[in-house]
Order: sequence, then structure tokens, then C-alpha cells
Amino acid sequence: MSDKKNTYCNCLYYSANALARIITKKAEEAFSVVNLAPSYAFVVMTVNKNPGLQAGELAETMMLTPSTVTRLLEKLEIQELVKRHTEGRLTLIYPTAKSVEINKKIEAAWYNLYQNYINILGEDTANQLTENIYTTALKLEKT
Amino acid sequence: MSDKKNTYCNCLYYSANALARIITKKAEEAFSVVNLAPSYAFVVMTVNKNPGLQAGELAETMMLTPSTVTRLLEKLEIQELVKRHTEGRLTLIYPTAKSVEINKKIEAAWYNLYQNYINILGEDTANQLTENIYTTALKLEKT
DNA sequence: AAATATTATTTGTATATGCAAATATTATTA
DNA sequence: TAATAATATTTGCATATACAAATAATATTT
Repeated sequence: MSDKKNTYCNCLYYSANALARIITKKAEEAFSVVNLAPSYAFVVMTVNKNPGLQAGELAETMMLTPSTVTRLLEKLEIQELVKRHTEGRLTLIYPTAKSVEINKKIEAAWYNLYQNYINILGEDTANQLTENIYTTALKLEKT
Repeated sequence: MSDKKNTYCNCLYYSANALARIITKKAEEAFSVVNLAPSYAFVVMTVNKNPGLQAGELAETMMLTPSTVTRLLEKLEIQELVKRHTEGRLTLIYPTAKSVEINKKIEAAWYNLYQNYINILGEDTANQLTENIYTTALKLEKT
């Protein structure tokens, strides 16, 4: 029984995905107050902070593929939470009245998410792990 | 620019998902030699090692929801890589000739995945991180 | 300047995953 | 023993994400 449980826990693929699913669930709860799935909330925050950002830059920042970002932007545009402006082959993204209006709520939700998991993990532990995970992602990405 | 990159890297949701996507891509490559997406490969390995395993146990072991496991099993059954046996309200899962036959290949692929990332990260570092991620997932799950 | 290569974005399609509800079975209580 | 509760699995539906190909625009070369 516990054999089964422990067979794969030393596999980074397995562990990383398990953690991602669990923390995503928490993030969904946290951002539900603004009716946004977490990645959408991140797009809105990022665009609010960087008006005129290129779609490709956003993809790189979020470590998502361009096609995924296109899909996120499509849906956010329908909700009037971003505005796309095509300039030549570039797509520049801008905040909207609505996105600016809810920005504080989004950031508060983000903060609540943070509080939630540092309460469980401890702040230093959580921060160290997060940084470790991030730098690992960067290392593996470059291969 | 690098502001944008660094805004979210201290968020566990963001980092964990980024890492999961990247390592999943590597896992997909590794398991492509057996034409299986990683989660399917894990199911096959697990069932080969634990014949008669319950669907729910498998879900718990893999930290996936029961419905997801049902979907995985459906598709594996079509490919004759598992056999489901309904006993009352339980579903017991068994290996097949085919799944037993490819088990060594799957385990080799798994080992290659491991070699791949420990080459980049260093074995001890990778193992420590993996364990850290796993125990964190467990902690957060229980909340 | 025309031809070609590079770059940025979008679109068609596929898939993994989960939630909530439905179903089916077993256990418990009255 | 009949009624109810608990448990295990499956189904209907929704969604995030990616790959590969298509499109469109700019840069480079000849």
C-alpha cells in the first residue's frame, strides 16, 4: 500500500505535477472572488503593470506558449479585461477600465493565496522552495 | 523586461506550474518510445507492479481524481494495456500480456528521464528538490 | 527592387484534467 | 428486513494547454 505511494515520489515529473495540481486548486479558490482562473488573473495583473506589452513577451514571462497566450487573451478580450492592438506583426496588449478597476481585488486574492500556503508551509520554507523550483524550471527550460 | 520575468517567480502557483510543464515535456519525450503520455506510462507501471489494484487506490497513489483515472483506464483498456475487472462496486485493474511485455521499455524510459534531468541539475540536488516538492504537495493536500 | 528568410501571432486540432451529478453497490441503522 | 447512509466508479461537461500548420509582416540577401 504505502509501497505504491512511495514508488514515484522520487520522480520529479510526478512530484512537480502533483504539487502543481494542488496549488492550482488553491489558486482557483483564491481567484474565484474575481471570477478568473489563475492564469487569466496573472495575465490581467501583468498587463495592468506593463501596458503595451507584446503577446510574445507575455508568453515568455508566463512560460506559456504563444498559442496558449493567444487563447487566454481572446477570452479576456471578450470580458473586456484586456484590449489587443495589432501593430504590424506585433500584438500589443493594454489594460481596460474594467481590468484597472479590479486590479486591487486580484492582487488581494494573490496575497491571500500566498498567506494560505505560507501558513501551512512556513514563510521561509515556502519562499525557498518557490525560488528553488523557479530556478530549476529555468535550468531545465534551456535544454 | 526582467522586471516582468521576476514579478511572479516568488509565487508557488506560478513556479510549480512552470516546472510541471517543462518536466512534463521532457517526460513526454522520454515515454514517446512506448507511444504513451507520461501519466499513462505511470498507470501501466503501477498496475504491472500491483496487479488487482483498485481504481481508487490508483487515483490516490497518483494524486489524481477518480474521474481522471477512469479516463486513463478507458484509453489504456482500448490499447489492451490494462484490463478492468468490476467486482461489486470496486474496479480492480490487471496487467495484460501486452503491458507486461513493454514494462521493461517503460522503466527504461523512466530511467532515461531521470538521467536527463539529473545530468542538468545534479543528482543530489534533483533528489532533494523532488522530495521537498513531494512532501510539500502532501502537506498542502491535507488542507 | 525582387526573392527569400526570419519573426510574431493566430487557428485547427488534440488531450489531460477536474467538478458535479449520476449510478451502482455495500454498510448501517431503525 | 426495510430504509437510509456511505462508498466507488463512471459520465457529462468544461477548460487549460500545446503542437503543427497557416498567416502576416518585417528583415536580409542577391
